[in-house]
Amino acid sequence: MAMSVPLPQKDGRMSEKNKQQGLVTEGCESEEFQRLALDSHLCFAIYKANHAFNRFYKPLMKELGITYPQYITLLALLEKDGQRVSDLGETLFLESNTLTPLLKRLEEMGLVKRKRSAKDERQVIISLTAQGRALGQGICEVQRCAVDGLEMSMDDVQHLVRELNRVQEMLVKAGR
Amino acid sequence: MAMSVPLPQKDGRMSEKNKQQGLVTEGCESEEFQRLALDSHLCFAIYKANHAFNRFYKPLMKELGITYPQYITLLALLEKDGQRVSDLGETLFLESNTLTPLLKRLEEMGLVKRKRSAKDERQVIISLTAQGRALGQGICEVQRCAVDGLEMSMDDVQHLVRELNRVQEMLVKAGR
DNA sequence: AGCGATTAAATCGTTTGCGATATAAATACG
DNA sequence: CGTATTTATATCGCAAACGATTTAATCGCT
Repeated sequence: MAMSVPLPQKDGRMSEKNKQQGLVTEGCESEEFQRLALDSHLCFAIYKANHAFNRFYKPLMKELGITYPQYITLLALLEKDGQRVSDLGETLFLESNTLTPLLKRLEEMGLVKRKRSAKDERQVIISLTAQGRALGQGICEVQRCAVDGLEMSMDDVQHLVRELNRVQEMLVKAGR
Repeated sequence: MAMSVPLPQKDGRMSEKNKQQGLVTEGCESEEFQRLALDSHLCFAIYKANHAFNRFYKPLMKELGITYPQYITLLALLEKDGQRVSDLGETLFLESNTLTPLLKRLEEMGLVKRKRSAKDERQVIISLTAQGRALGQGICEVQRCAVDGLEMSMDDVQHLVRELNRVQEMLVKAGR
């Protein structure tokens, strides 16, 4: 989600009431506040873009009978099949507490198989069924819609992806 | 408690089919696949960055005793107090089904008041309590941490925000 | 004024996300 | 060996997101 939220305001000024109520921390008119505000916008911009992807994909997902996280999970499996739950978790930044129920639903839908590894009975290997792989074709359709809708050059998209990954890595690094 | 026997624990041998199971969907080597892959990368990069912001803020939020969505809601109220539920929803891209329970929790914590409008009994006006406003002081601290962690120039951030907003707008436009 | 349509919030059911904990298998070590 | 520790997954409980529906108040139209 996001930080300081750019409210849809008619006039961008703070009301007198807000000012005297101390609703805004002192020193937020400073130059540093500009950076803080920008950060807020970045955070919120990412939240909004993610939300927009969610909403955009949802009706297309619905036709395929899956949800957005399920779609992301299938994408990860399309790239590399036969992963362990923890591998998927590393890719998707999720853990078994989230993935196990999700994968069980995908299994019930007949899209993936869940099977204990023979070498290490603790591990569960997730692999796509024929049906799950077939759904991948539909996913390519979905993506075609998305790409057409975006109307961005490949270079622009590539640059954007790099910047986002940079932000993500910095946040991970800073969070330790 | 037993693991609810989700999977056979003892006879689990990996089939040959599983071992050799292919990793890439057929027919995705084309030039078009490049674009499709990029799209999924963009979608995934936004997903990752959003997760990273979430994880980064969580420990800071915990010190304030609130969750991330609650924090954002308070931020929106700090910028403009006394909003209706639907105003908050417009800002945050949420609706009453999500906001009502969240606001009730904030009310129980003594951070906001919920009051039916006298003019229109359908509307509920949300306003910060003194305690809720006081919590706003800690919020600038949180933002400062975020900015320091990012280590990005204002120009880079600004450009990224513009690109993300562009993507968001295009997705909204394309989704109709 | 009367009544159907619209609007705002709340409620319900399902999925997701996550911290904390439990369970079972594998590993380390004494 | 056998037992303590670690590892992988699963379970539990709560918060959140959201589609669908409900309830109550207001609006619009005749």
